Amino acid sequence: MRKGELTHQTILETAVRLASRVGLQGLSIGGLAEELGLSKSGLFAHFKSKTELQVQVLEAATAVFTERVVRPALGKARGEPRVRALFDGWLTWDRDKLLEGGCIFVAAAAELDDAPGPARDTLVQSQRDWLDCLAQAARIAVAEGHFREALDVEQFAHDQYAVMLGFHHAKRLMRDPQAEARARRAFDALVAAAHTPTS
Amino acid sequence: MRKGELTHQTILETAVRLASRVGLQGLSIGGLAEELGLSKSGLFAHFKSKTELQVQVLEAATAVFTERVVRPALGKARGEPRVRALFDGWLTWDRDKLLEGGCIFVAAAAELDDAPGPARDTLVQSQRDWLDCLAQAARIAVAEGHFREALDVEQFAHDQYAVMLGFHHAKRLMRDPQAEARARRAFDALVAAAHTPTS
DNA sequence: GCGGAAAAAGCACGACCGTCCTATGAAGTG
DNA sequence: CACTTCATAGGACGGTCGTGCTTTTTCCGC
Repeated sequence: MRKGELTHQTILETAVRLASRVGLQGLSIGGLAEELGLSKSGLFAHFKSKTELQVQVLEAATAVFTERVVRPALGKARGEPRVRALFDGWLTWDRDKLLEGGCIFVAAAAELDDAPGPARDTLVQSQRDWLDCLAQAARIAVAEGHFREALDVEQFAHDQYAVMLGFHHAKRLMRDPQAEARARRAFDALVAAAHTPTS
Repeated sequence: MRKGELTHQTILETAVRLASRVGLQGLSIGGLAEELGLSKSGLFAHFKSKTELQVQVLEAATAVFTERVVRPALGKARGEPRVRALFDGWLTWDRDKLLEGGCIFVAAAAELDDAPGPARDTLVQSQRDWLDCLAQAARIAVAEGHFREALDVEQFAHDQYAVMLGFHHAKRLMRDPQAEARARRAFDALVAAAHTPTS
């Protein structure tokens, strides 16, 4: 029971990378098998269905995201530094070679937003956790006195997410070389507004 | 040459609606034909290829968007009222029955961001025009004295777009009932920041 | 090294895909 | 009304899709 789990892991790694390029729907069993040098049926045996593959791909991507973005930020000082670290980590994540096709969650969000099922449920849960994480970081920043008392931390998390979506759009679709600079400016404005009491 | 163009138009209408649900890739010739009660080959004859269909769907959607969002806003007073009208029209657009599957441009952006070709080119041009339209409205608001002199109008357009992307994400994927309220609050903050000189 | 278990391959299935070719029907023109 | 042009239907093609069988190969504990 060791060799199996190893290839299982390898499959998911490649699948995440491939899905970032072609999407969760576009990720085909046959194509994935060929990329790995496996037979279609041999690969299929690891997942009972394509839906299960999609779910596991999303879970694997979430795990990588947590490892690469969330965990490093938790090492930073509580409050605004950590909020900024989360944002910086996010920008880095989008630059990762693992995701040549752009953030897999953004792609999946567009594909699954009207497709009820286990894959959608998994994605929504993952996104909810991430938004909660962002809100919690902002909440701590309020407690530390970095952000104003009355700040709506859920709104802050929502706005922060919107900035990232704008960044992704500008960079990946529009190929705007200023995408990152624009995103940083937008985020700085958000943080500045969180400082001043009731702007 | 009359009957043909009529059905051509009918096909595109249905195609836009269908594509908003299943995406541009998911839009299949056979499925579209069945929805319309046409034969697959009869429908295919109107477009030389699937790519051409996708391009025309995007063009048709752009035309509708211009008609429903841009044109009404041009009837509003120059400056901030028009900027706000564009935003309001945008929110309304997303509520339109024509787009039960969510804004077709958002879906297409995720699908095409790594798929070079005529469809991508058409989408990028459409988005560029729209961003230019938003920036121009902001520029007028500066000229009218509503927004501060030094405002970076391209950044403003970019940020406005980001707010809409955040709205779409919150509403369609997360099913957040507060999505619209959040979007309005974010946009108001953007406008407020455009008022004050160098925040 | 052997034998049982796990992993991968081979193969076939029905369904749907985009595309093309050909025939038939209807629309428009003289 | 005849004739041409155009719009649609029918059918077939090579492919790929997800998914099940059965067989073969590989791994691992004794």
